[in-house]
Amino acid sequence: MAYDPRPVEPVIYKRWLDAGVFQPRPDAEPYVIVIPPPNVTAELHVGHALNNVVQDVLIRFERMRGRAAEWLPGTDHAGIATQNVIEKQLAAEGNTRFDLGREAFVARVWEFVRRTGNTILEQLKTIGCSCDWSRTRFTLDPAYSRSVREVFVRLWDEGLIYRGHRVIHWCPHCLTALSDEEAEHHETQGNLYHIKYPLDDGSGFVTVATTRPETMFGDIGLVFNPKDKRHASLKGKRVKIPLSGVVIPIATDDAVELGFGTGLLKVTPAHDANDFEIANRAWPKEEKQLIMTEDGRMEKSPRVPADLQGLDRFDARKRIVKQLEKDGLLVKTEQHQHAVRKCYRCDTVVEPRLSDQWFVKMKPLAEPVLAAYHKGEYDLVPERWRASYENWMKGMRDWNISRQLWWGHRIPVFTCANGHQWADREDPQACRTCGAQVEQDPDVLDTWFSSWLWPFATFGWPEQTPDLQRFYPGHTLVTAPEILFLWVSRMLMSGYHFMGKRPFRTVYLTGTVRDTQHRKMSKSLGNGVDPRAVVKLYGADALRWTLIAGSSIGADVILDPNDLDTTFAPGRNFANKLWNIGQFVLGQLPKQVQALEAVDRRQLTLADRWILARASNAIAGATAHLENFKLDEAAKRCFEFAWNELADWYVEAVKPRLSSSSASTVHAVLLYCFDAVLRLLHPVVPFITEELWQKLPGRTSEELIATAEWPTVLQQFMDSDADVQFERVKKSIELIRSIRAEYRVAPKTRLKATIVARGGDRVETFEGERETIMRLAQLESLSLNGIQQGVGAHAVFGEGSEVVVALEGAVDVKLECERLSGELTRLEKQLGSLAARLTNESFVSRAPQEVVAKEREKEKAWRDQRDVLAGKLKSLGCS
RNA sequence: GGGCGAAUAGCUCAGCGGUUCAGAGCGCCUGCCUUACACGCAGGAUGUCGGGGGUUCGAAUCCCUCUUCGCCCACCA
Repeated sequence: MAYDPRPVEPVIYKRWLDAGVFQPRPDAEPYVIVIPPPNVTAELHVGHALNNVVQDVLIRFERMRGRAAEWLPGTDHAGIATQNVIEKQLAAEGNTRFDLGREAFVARVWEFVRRTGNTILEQLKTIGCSCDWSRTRFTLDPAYSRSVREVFVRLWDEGLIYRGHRVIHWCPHCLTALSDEEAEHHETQGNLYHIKYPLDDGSGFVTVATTRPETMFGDIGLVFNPKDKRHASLKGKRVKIPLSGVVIPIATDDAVELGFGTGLLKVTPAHDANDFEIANRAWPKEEKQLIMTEDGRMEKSPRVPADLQGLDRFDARKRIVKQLEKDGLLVKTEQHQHAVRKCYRCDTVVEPRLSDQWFVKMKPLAEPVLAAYHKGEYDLVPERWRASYENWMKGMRDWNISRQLWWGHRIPVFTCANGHQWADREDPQACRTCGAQVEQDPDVLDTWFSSWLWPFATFGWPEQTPDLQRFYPGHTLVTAPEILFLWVSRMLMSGYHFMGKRPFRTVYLTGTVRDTQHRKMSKSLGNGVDPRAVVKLYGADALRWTLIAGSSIGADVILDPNDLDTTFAPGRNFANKLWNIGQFVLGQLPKQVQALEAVDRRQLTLADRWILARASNAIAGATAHLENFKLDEAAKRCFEFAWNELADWYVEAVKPRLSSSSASTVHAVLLYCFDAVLRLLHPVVPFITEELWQKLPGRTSEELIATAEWPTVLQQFMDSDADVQFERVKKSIELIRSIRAEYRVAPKTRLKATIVARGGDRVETFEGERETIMRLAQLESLSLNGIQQGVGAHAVFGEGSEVVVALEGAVDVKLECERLSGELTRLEKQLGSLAARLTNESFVSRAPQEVVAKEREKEKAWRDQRDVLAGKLKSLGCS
């Protein structure tokens, strides 16, 4: 019977909810993760799935270790993104937000958010996320909004917020300013136009190179580098802007690169941040005129030729180039690769625009955070992000926090008719200085100005709530590297600045989910894997397995959207295997099974001791790997234990004993091992482990694996001797199977075999497992230490102990001779290279002694083996 | 322009100084319905560990370099 997760998973999730296991234990040391709040408009995609499953693995692990596990969920109001969604809706109805007006528009967004804002949180439940839903937060909650306002006022009072008049990134589609981080670079193939500007004295032309000819009407002058001899004579001269005829001066500035273009730079101070700086140096008094409207059209300005006014900037560019060409003012057009900044929300090419915005001074916030990093107060995992993180923290510029939107936290700056201005925690009725009428700033705050407070605003700050005291600072932050700068670094800044403490100990940066061509999964490419579809097809556990076991720490996850079956088969297969191990074990166990501790240790066979040792090894390994964030290795070690050790060997070895008088010992061992591996696997595949664990003998219905204790290593079962000995048994069985397959011995044919343990070692190993070997190697009889003859296979086990497996009957002597001599040749060759190494003076003298000694031992063992082989060939009468 | 990462079996990836380190899963080949599992069992095949140098007694593993992909950062218009 195959396991079907579909009817199981929702029932299990509900059981967890009903039992309240996702809420932190009352009296325990906390372990806190705050979710990176997804946008209220978001639908679960596979990137979310990866990110949140990682968090769930960590939180479930710590919960089982007895910590008060707090995984705080919530959503982000996502100013631009959400506003865009509603504006798109309005557009479909033939309206704009301006038709509705601010209040009605905001009401409409709220209505949308109330209706669908929890979609993604509900979807997280289907993949098993064990968030503390009782503490779900939203960045526009009243309490959260108070935190945001408090932070703004404090920064204002500290003088860290100021009004800046400068060129910022402007999105002509979203109609708002953006921060540096929100305007993303995209390499673009563009053109570099070489344009003639006529000298106004009629003495000729100068040539200027630009990628954006449409900005030339905003030119305030031309500059060249003072060291540039080519243009020395131009200083103080004036040129006419083509098409408009406006006369502008020529000056010098060090910022001009000597090697680029013609060495002459047109300066457009209102539409280029760099030019703004140059203009401030060269012509500080000159007016800096905007020549484009907010939505990216050519301004109705006397500087802009009438036929271009109102044209979109890119259409204007085309028209201008055509006209210049016609007028003979276009010298040439070069292909030019350069980076264009685009709005991170709508992909529109951003227009640099001179405007007044609110800024936060970043240096005083960043410096302590960087210093704390150097002191090791928090870590980035994987560590390779160090360089770019440090670099960014050092070079960060002031943060533009005002957005010309309606959806978000309104900026609490008030200005009165007499010009008094301040930031206020409450909405004032009148100016607090002069009593005049006041007006609030119309803009809202950058979304990240609220999410940067997430680790403490969610717990009630600035109120000193019990939650805040208990759950701050948190422990692990799991997120995608894309928002390291946008979000993580700022949380660190706010955490240190307002709380005086780091917000978390470890920043775990996951990889990116990509398709087989290594392209990021995205809606527009249509190459996404829909986690909801995966859950429906294979179950949440299979999805989780592939995401966790499928890639190592911080590495990208490659999924094939065109072959879900192959992509998720490993998880599905493994779940099924676990299920069937469960079917078997549960079918065997009686209602009462004695505890492992109660078993007389003298009753334990080699196989028992071996599997218990492997269990301890798996517990130790999985625990250490989880502690080191190596989730894949933890998962794989458990997989090995469950499948390759418990199911493949122990269960098989033990089957005959289940109907014997020693069955109760086997029951105890089986139960212990199965129970342990279910617990170890629970963080990764929570549903099936819960389902099976509930059915174990002795479980009451109130007990849940989700809050069960994490297994600990049983020191008394760390048994390396059992490991070595059982490995020999395994090896001998594998050898016999191998021979059987090679000689095509029919499965039903029972062979006789002989095992010779040489050097007097450990015959009892095989004696004790005689039944097992016979059964698993399908033998009719097995003799130990018999005379070595007939045909067969042999092998040498570590430490010089040797086993010869001789198979009698059903094996062709001629074939065996060929096989043996082939083996002998191979062995001689290996021996040759080993001997060469051992006679190499530099190896013997320079390599560590243990290594040399080990090689010597090996040589001895191989020699013996060779002799045995030779003897065997002889005794068989091979030529 | 600066920085980072990746390149290992047909595919997705582990391994990151010591020949049992050349591995796993999926796929492939050959047998098997062996008292849980064909989403399975048993047995196999497959790789000059991207190219080229170097360090070392010894390199997939360290250094340099090249090639190809990817990412991050960036005020040469």
